[in-house]
Amino acid sequence: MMVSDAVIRRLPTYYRYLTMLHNDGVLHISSFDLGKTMGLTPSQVRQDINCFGGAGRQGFGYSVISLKDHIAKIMGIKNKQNMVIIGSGNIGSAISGYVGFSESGFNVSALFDSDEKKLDKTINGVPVLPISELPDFLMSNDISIAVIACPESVAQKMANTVMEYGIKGIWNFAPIDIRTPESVVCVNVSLLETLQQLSFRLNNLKK
Amino acid sequence: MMVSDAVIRRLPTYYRYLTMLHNDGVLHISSFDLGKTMGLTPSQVRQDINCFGGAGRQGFGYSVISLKDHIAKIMGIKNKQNMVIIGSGNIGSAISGYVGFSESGFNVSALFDSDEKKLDKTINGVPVLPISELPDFLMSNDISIAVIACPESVAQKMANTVMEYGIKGIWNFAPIDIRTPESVVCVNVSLLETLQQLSFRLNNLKK
DNA sequence: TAGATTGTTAATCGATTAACAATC
DNA sequence: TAGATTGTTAATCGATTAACAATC
Repeated sequence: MMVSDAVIRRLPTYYRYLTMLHNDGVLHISSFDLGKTMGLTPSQVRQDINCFGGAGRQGFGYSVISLKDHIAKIMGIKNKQNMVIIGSGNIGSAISGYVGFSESGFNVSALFDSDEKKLDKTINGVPVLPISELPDFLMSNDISIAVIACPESVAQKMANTVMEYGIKGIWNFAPIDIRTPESVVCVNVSLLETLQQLSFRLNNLKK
Repeated sequence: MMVSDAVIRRLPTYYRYLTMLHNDGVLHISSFDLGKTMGLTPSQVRQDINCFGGAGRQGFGYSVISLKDHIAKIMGIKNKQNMVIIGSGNIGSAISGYVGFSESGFNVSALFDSDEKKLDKTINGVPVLPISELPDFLMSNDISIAVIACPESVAQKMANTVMEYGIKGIWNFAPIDIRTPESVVCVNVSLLETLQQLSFRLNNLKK
């Protein structure tokens, strides 16, 4: 049961649509209808669901609630996950206040910054701590994810530090590809690159 | 010369690495070395470059500067592109201050908000205007991209408005899939979904 | 039972990799 | 010229789609 990258990318989208359906009071749905809503073929929906271990009932479809719960379980968003954010600039601040996270079980425990002017305050209710306290904080708190929102020049260094203290999940917003060993998961979110993709498509629309 | 989605996604990454190489004074590079740096096979590098119209020289490799310039040109990031941001909350504010954009030719002209308390000030030097002025602003300024950074509940409505006033590029940060006609390009950036992908990988690391 | 829809196998399609002739 | 490396065609691999038997 190997889940391919393509399916992992769709997994949160399934979860989002199933949550919507659940909130709308829909009890069960066929691969045909779910595919139509999400812009996928029924075949792909069934292949995806089977591959990540979901199950339906012939002649009936999929139970919205149990499929949703199954996805939540395999994504590990039932149990609360604590994060730290390295860098309290624009991006770090924005993420600390992103409302959607808490609903999905994510919690921001602290922001860290090397700029003394930014310390001793809170941003969106999250304390801003000096970077020197990061190791101690990681050792004495149950943190599973580190968000890299610091300048590019120190991003890999910061990633190395958090990995040294046992962090296995890195969510990187700095515009470089953070290098991690196999045993650490890193998702690079390159905002500029998505904008440049948009720009390319826009530029090649007419042709 | 149809550029596939897979290639479009890699295009900004090529640009980023070529810029780095250029800054490091590298004049030319082989598909072998470029692939090694970026984690791609030499074959893929050559296929990609050929497909978007780049060219090298047998026995020699690719000129870093001309490949970089070619990509900049097809991505349309030589000419300045003006953006407006709908929503001056956490995400909208962060984007208005993202340093990397201006270097790539992007410029934020204004933020728009429906909350009167947020008006009549600037965020990162960008004026915050009432949403009622959006149509006039779009008509009297040369804006090519709208950033949707408002609550989910009004995101599609805001997208419809900007499309009505001629915007062809939408960069969406609201956690819904914005629907656009073929003639409008939309890139949905789902922050929560990338975090959930990370969470899935983290949760399935040991198994 | 009959109808609907899954689970799964087979076919197709597209993207990546390999191979090699062309040529700088 | 000889060596290196592209451009491009062919082979492989993986993901998507189609088909259909299983079964609720």
